[in-house]
Amino acid sequence: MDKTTKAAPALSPENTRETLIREALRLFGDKGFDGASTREIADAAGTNVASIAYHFGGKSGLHRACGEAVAKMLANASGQTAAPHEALPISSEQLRLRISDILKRMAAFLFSSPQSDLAVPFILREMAHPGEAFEAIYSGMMEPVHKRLCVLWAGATGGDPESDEVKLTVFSMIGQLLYFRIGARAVSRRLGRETFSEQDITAIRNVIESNISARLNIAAKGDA
Amino acid sequence: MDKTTKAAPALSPENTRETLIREALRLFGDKGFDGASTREIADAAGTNVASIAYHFGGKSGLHRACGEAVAKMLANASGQTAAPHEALPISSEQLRLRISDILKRMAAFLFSSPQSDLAVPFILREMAHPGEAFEAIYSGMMEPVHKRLCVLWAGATGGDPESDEVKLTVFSMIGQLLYFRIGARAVSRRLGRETFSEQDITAIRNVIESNISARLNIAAKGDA
DNA sequence: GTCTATAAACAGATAGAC
DNA sequence: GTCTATCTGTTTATAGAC
Repeated sequence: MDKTTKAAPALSPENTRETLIREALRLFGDKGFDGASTREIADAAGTNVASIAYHFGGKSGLHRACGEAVAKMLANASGQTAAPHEALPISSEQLRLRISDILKRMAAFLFSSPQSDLAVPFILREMAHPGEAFEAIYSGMMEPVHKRLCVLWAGATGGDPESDEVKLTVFSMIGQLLYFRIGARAVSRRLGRETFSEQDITAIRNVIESNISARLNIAAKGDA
Repeated sequence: MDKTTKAAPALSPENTRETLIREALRLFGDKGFDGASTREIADAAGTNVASIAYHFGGKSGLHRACGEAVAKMLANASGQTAAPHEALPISSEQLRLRISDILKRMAAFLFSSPQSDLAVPFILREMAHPGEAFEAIYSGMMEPVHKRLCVLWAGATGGDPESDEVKLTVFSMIGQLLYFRIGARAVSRRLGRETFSEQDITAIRNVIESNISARLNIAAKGDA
């Protein structure tokens, strides 16, 4: 029973760098930038404090590297949702399928991806206290995905893709999904569980699916 | 130009306690528990570090006191929404009005209450890293309000108030509201503004209102 | 009750052996 | 590249004057 858990010793020489990033992502996400000490991170990575300065120039350099790693993870996840040269589907029904498909993939990343367990807490802290990492995440990932959803949503409902109403409506759909991740402790507790089961995640997806579908029906009637 | 801004000097002797709590709430919310130093808090409150130990026994005692203060704020805000001996409205229309009324009050607290500027960031940090403060906030405020909304929702749609489906649907409605607060930086930036205007807040409320109404229509048709 | 001064532990950064 | 040892500043907590 050590007081510091050496979770993942860096076996290969060149892997020290990525092991440090992985453990830093975990500890920054868990305790925040100020809460996680460099000694703690180094111990968890199975190396020493000096290696942080050597590889990243210091603690803030390590944090920067974590931001870049997260941005890369997100780029991969969103790259699957946004084919570069895709043609916009024409029919309203196709647009609706496309929208719920994107949100399904987001849900899969948020709840079922092993990477997200590292990335999500880190991102959430960045959102609460935006720094340069937030910049990279926002403009690299959040805005492109949101913009794309706005185009699809406006196509399905007949509104203006860049209107505040469409932007906010799309945010409300993304928001309810993210909340289940952010407020997971409160939600799972209210359900009487310690953590989400696979069934819970399916139920969450169904609820969001219903919400989107309900809202699209109204919007299609109300607009244009 | 001091490096530490003495925001609120404690003039009255007994007010030192509450001034410390107020400034600690602000700094804990802004920088987190580890990020905010006791010297910084004491300076902001116009007093000295030793007074924190004297009044609260130490830094963690001050944090505990902040949690209690937030729970009290929330109890006041939710006390307005939940009259103790209220009779349940009978008609489905009345139930729906009651639901959107509660969410409107939550929105008012989240976006327009001067107290919420202190309380919300603190709560969000607690949600990300639940401790004993989260316990007080959850069982004192979150669960009662959620439970009450579930009863209203189930009444309006004909479902079981304690079913997972109703619980999750209600969370999705609360979640989209909270997200506009949590992700405010991302949202306002996407709207092209530095911060939310009064019009933005009205627009957000309208979007959520539409979502709730759309979902209630579907649920009423689909269930029972 | 409020303050100054200080103690003891801790942080991040760095020098230098290997 | 990796490590130990150490430097310098800051942290919380506390002792004691007033």
